[in-house]
Amino acid sequence: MDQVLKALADGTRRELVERLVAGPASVGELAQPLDMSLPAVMQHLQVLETAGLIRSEKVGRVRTCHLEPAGLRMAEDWLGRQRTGWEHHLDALGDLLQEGDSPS
Amino acid sequence: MDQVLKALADGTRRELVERLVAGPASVGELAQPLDMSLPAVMQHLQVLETAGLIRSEKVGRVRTCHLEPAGLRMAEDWLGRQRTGWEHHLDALGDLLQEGDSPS
DNA sequence: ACTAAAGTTAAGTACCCGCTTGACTATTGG
DNA sequence: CCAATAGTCAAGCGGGTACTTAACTTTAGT
Repeated sequence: MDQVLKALADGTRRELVERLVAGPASVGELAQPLDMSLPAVMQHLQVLETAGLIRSEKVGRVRTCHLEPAGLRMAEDWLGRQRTGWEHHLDALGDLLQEGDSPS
Repeated sequence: MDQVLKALADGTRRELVERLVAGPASVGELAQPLDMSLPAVMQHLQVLETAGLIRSEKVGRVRTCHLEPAGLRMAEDWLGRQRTGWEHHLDALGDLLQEGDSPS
C-alpha cells in the first residue's frame, strides 16, 4: 500500500503508467518523450515494478513493460473505503438530526 | 492530483484520514495516539488540507478537522480510469486474438 | 570479428520531507 | 490577574529521492 501510493505520488511515474495503459512498451520507448536520462527512467520503472504496478520481461536486449492492474485496484479500493465510509457517516448523521428534529 | 497522491503516500497521513472517517476531531485528539510531537501532526494536517483532503475551522482555541471526500474521489477516479483503460485494452486484445485464431 | 543499439550498474550531487526542540500567541477557567 | 490549555511559528538536522555522468555488459546487424 505504502509503496503503491509512493510510486504514484510522482508525476513522471504517473506519466509512465498512463503511457502503459495504451499497451506494453520498451524502456527506450518509455524514455523517449521524457526529457531525462535513461537511467533515471530505469529507476522509475524499478519503483513501479517493486510496487507491483507494472511487470517487465527482457527478451534479447529489449525489456518490455506492461501494466499490472492489481496494484491500481488495491489503491483504488482503499480510497473508496475511506470515502464511502465518510459518506455513510454523513448519512447516519443526517438521519440522526432529522429524527431529533421534531421531538414534540 | 500530485498534491493529493503525495499527501496520501505517507502512512501517518493515511492514519489521520482513517481516523477522520469516524468523524471530526481536534488537533490534540488526532495527535494523541500518534507517538510524535504536536507540530509534526500540524504539518501533516496542513499537507492534507492544502491537498484538499480535509478542511478545518478554529473556534476559540481548538481547531476541528473533518474529511473532504472530493479529494479522495479525484484520486479514486484517476486510478479507476487507468485500471479500466488497461482492462479494456486487454479485452480488445483478447477479441483480436480470438478473431485471428481460426483464419482458415 | 566489429560496431551500434539497448540496457544496466555505480557513484555522486542537490534538493525535498518528516521530525525535533524551543520560543511564542491566543483562549479559558479560577 | 494568573496560570493552564491548545495550538502555532521558526530554525535546523538527518535521511531519502530524483536526477546526473561515466563506465560496462549484452545482443543484433553486417
